[in-house]
Amino acid sequence: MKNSDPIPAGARLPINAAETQSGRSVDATDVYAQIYEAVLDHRLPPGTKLKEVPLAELFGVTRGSIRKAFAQLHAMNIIELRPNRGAIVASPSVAESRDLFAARRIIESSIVDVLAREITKPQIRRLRMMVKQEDLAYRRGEIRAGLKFSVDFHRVLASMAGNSVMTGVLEQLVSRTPLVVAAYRDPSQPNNCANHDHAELVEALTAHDADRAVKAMKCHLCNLENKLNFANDAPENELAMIFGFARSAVTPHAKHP
Amino acid sequence: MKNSDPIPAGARLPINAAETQSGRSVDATDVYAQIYEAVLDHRLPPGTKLKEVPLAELFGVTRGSIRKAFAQLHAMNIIELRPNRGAIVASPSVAESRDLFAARRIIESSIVDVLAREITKPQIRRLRMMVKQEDLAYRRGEIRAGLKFSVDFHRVLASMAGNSVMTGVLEQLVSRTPLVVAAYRDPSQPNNCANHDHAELVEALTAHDADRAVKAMKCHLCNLENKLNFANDAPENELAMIFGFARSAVTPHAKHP
DNA sequence: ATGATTGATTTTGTACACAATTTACGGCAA
DNA sequence: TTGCCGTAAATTGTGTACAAAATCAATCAT
Repeated sequence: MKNSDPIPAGARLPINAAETQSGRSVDATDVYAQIYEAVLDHRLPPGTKLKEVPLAELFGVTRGSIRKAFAQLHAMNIIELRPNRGAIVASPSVAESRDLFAARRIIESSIVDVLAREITKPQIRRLRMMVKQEDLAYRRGEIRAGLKFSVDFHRVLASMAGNSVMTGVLEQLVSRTPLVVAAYRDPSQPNNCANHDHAELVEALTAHDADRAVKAMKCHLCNLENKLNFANDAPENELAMIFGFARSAVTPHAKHP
Repeated sequence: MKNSDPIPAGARLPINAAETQSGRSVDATDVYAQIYEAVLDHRLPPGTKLKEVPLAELFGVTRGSIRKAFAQLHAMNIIELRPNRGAIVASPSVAESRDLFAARRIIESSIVDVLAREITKPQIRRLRMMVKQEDLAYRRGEIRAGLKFSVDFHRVLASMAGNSVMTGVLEQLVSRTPLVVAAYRDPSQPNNCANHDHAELVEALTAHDADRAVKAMKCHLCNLENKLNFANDAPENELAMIFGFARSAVTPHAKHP
């Protein structure tokens, strides 16, 4: 077979190997969560086409469940839904990516601002532990695990601030960040996620120094953004954008041998 | 029980009277938009049960399209999806409502903060016009139209700040606010939406006075929140909450001892 | 009269079939 | 080769039928 797909969903290991025959029943909610997680830790890079039938078979559910999950992922800006042409993992534009970081700076600054004033000792212990785990994962070379800890650190930070709506908002922004990183990663940069930034932030929080914490957060996010290469990456997305076809059907592979 | 049929969706005038026979073809995207708008301007109050078949007939589409719209509305926190029990318009808890206003204060403050510095004369003209339209609507007693202008004012403000991600985030928060207002409105208060606040805000923006604009926005949102009655409203929500059936979809409480 | 239980009805969940559209492939001509 | 159709395959969109679950109503027992 030619199987000319970007990431042949049936062959590789995109989602999870445990489903139909393992007995674990998987429902529509799980489908959403699994695809969500897969996008978050770079197992499904931007531009990947998500076909309904292969996914349905993979998860052992019907196409209807897949479509439901698609609708939700689309509402979260995780995937793009093109009429009659299927779903692909979203590839954020440069402008959108910069806006995303700017938004995170604003929101997460306010989060650590309030948190610095009311953080408790158990919370500090928890954050310390997370930083340690993250550091360990990166030292061991477990990029994917490190990335997950890194993301979770921001999530936990948000939930500690005690505003459920803000937590939800941040969840959305955080979930889109890995897409940006995947699309514009600079291969020359190391991919450890500036773990020291997290440590410094925890220090500031421990000292109940709101200004320092806010500054640390802003620096951290700027560091992340500056590590990216918005110029010559995003392979043919670039081309697509140049010619006005904002990120559409784009396969991450070269098309002709 | 009283919550059995709050607003029989087929009988009353919940959405729009023009569809099947009027020739206007309605597709799944429109369904989402129509329900969205209906919730926004209080035609569909919190707790309203949304049945698939009546809606499908009303819009002249299949149940599949309704379900797709439901999935998206759920992702936006507009409706609640209970397994095997259908969809209802979300009724935010008191805590969630307060969190919502707090989040809006943070986000909209930052929006007017940047906007005050870079707002252009055409933009100012547009805002002035919107305030005028809103005022006119309220003076004429067209509550629904006024409410729409009121909401649009905040949306336009966000879009003028030029950050697409931030605009999207605010859209979500703004769309949930009418739910809160509908659930906790104080009947003794007048329902004009403090239109003067908007005028004052535009003045501050015109003067490029960021601090004053931020203050105006915060005051405006506090005024809105203070007009609500979180004590004895939310009819049967009260009961549900008393007995521990918090009906909000997901609201991890953040009170850590 | 209150409360529980059973059965009928309504409503949602799921599977499947078919139509519409897009994409891929191969031949043909310039 | 390169470009352009025409046909075939694949993929998504949609409608329908049926199964599972919950709600409602009425009856019956206490």
